[in-house]
Amino acid sequence: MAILNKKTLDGNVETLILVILQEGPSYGYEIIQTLNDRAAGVLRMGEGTAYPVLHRLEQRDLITSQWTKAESGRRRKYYRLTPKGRRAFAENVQQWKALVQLMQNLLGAESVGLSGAGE
Amino acid sequence: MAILNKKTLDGNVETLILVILQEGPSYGYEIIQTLNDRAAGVLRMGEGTAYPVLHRLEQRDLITSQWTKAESGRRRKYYRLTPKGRRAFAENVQQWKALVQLMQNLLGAESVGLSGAGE
DNA sequence: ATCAATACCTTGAACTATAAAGTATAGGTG
DNA sequence: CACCTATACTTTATAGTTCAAGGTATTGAT
Repeated sequence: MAILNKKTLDGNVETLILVILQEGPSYGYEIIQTLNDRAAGVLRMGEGTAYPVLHRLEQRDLITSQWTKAESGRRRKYYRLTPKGRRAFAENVQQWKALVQLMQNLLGAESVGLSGAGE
Repeated sequence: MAILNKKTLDGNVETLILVILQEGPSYGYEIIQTLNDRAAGVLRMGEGTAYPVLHRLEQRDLITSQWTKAESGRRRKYYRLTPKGRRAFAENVQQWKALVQLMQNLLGAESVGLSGAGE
């Protein structure tokens, strides 16, 4: 299975992160682990990608942060969705669904071989 | 229905254009019309978006161009897929499918309301 | 003559992803 | 102790994208 390249992912990292936070508070390192874990090979998001997005989201008041100290002794910056963030997430999902519909319309029209693998 | 914003579209314009060309040769202006037409409101691609993409695709040898003169008298630059372009298109579709799968895994896990409309 | 539609092109601004490198701590191993 | 790995956060620099805006030129209708 192909690994998602930058261009394919472009514009979706924010939504990906919001998905995780929508399930409950978490911190950067864990978010990355969770995403890469659930993506099962198709995604390998680095820290240089995730952290700037988190900072952007906080600046736009979609999430808030709070430093905590774990039992392990390490400091973690926990993020959680704001109501505004929840609305933004819902809108992102709407956008995503519209895109899927559009692509389905375009790709489905032709026998593009949606069943068989290419490569 | 929401109109696709820049961020959502990011990285998919190339695939969109390849879809049209994969169905047969066409020229810039027509490609734009066709896409906006088939998108039925969710997409309004401008010329400033499409033409640079076409030039990029040609530089990468995914498409070739040929000036023609239409019966209307107007000059048109017809583009057609190269074998390399056909492979790239197939790969783009693979990437797209992987992304859809990933998003489905992440979004489907929670009751995000994938059936009901939000807005 | 004027205007809309066709048909192409380019520039500049704004935003994105990502590799790379840097800081700091915890917990192990030799 | 010295060393390494994993955890955890940050920033910078680079390359790539979309897209509004403006520009050129032709056809055909009003």
